[in-house]
Amino acid sequence: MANLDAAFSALADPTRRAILARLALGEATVMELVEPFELTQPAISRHLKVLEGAGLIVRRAEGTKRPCRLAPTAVAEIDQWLGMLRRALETNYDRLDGVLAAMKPEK
Amino acid sequence: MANLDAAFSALADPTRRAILARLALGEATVMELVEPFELTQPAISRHLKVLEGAGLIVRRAEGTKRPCRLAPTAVAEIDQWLGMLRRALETNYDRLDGVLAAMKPEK
DNA sequence: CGGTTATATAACATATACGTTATATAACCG
DNA sequence: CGGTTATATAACGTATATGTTATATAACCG
Repeated sequence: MANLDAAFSALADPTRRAILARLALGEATVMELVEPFELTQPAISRHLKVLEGAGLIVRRAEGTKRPCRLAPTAVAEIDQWLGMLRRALETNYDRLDGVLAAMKPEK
Repeated sequence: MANLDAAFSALADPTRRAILARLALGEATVMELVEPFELTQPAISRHLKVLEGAGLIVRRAEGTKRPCRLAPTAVAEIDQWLGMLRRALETNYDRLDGVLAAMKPEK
């Protein structure tokens, strides 16, 4: 799962998560994404490249503009991997419940 | 959500994801976690420190040993944040469906 | 107590990440 | 065509991550 590296790594940066949150509201161009941040345009462009590389966003060409929007695949992959942890946590929790239930009568 | 930085950052490393996958099977000591990897014990100890700092694992003391197990909180936080993306993707997908549905009759 | 085992920390090298400014590319518009 | 706008890339500095080896701490065991 080499792609999980890129996806989680992309999500580790707060600016990139903010960009994704903005894109959750709908498509946006690079300059529209630059505006709310106190960062330069090249910085945002590189963040977008990282997000695109991680499969978290897709882009199209529209004249000079390159609008970005959310891509579904990476989120699905992440969910799938986290599912493993979720299931394990549920299992362990059940086990703990079992232990507690077994202890109760003795007290 | 400063903690998401740490959580996603921790998950970005394949060794740490492998450690979590191992812990999904149940508690393990540091040396038990060192064994399957081609890494030194200090390297694993530091990965564990990162995972603990991110709230992904918890540890107890048992004599000389310090067994690790999965912690639930960080996964829940991650799920919550990803939920925002999931909902947005569903919404955008619906919107696309709507567009396609509106186009079909015209063809 | 003294040696062994389990784990953590320090010190260090190297690679990667993230920001900046300067510049390139490429479409648009008068 | 020439200027403006939108975006990408290059070059660079600095911080952080990841690994290593060497060493510290601390519990256990004979």
